[in-house]
Amino acid sequence: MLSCPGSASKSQHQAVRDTLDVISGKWKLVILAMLLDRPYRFKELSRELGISPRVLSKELQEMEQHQLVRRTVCDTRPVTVEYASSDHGRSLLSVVQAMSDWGYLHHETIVGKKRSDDPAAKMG
Amino acid sequence: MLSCPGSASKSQHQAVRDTLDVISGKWKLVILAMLLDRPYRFKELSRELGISPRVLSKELQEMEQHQLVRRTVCDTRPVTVEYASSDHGRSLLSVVQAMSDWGYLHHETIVGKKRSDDPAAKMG
DNA sequence: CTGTATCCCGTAAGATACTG
DNA sequence: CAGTATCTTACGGGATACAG
Repeated sequence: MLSCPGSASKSQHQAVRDTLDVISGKWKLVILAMLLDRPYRFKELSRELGISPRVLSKELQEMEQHQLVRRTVCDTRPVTVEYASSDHGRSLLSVVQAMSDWGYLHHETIVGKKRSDDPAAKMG
Repeated sequence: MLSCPGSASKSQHQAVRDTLDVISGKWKLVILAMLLDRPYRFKELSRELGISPRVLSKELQEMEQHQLVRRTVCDTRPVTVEYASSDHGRSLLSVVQAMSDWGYLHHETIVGKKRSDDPAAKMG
């Protein structure tokens, strides 16, 4: 899986593309990040993320197709539906984790750079 | 950074969103995956990925803005330009790696599932 | 070769209203 | 509450021709 410089890249960037196809869009990974924490109901996700029902529905359906989430109808009144991460969805944890970590790092890096670059940071 | 269930999620999904903003689109991560292997010239990337100059240019500019790549004009004739990953870009390695790994896994999982589902897989 | 300018299209995604 | 229908807009992204 390694060593030979340049040879792994071909299939590697293909694998990256495959993954990107599955988690495309602004929302899927964010939704998954939440479901990795605990199950959520439709409305909960909608409110928590500020995402319209139409879009949320579509995202969840695509994620179901790709077997990232499981949809469970609860026999309550009125009926509620619970979405939870599947095992396959959990296998994306490393990706979510990496992206979440990097999100923080990026923030730090950019803010840090700005501070030491910005003359105004010298106060005054 | 952990333990308390449900409390980390709020900022975590925000971090994921931040990252998604930076690496949005079909191409940035794929380009970066290549540059993590070695530097490439504009045309090389264009050909290797089958991406039109207009789009490639835009992607690279955005990546420069976010300090993921460095652009170097080579004093050749005719002039060539080399794109390389920056340190900050390299900090995305874990993300690229995770996504590349998952790309393979997803393939296996889907194909595997299909096999054990498929009655024909019982073969004779 | 490295880009930019133009043109064009599909779709991602938001707002809102409505149904079961 | 869960989700769909409809409408609308913005933008991603492809093709091509052209410029430096």
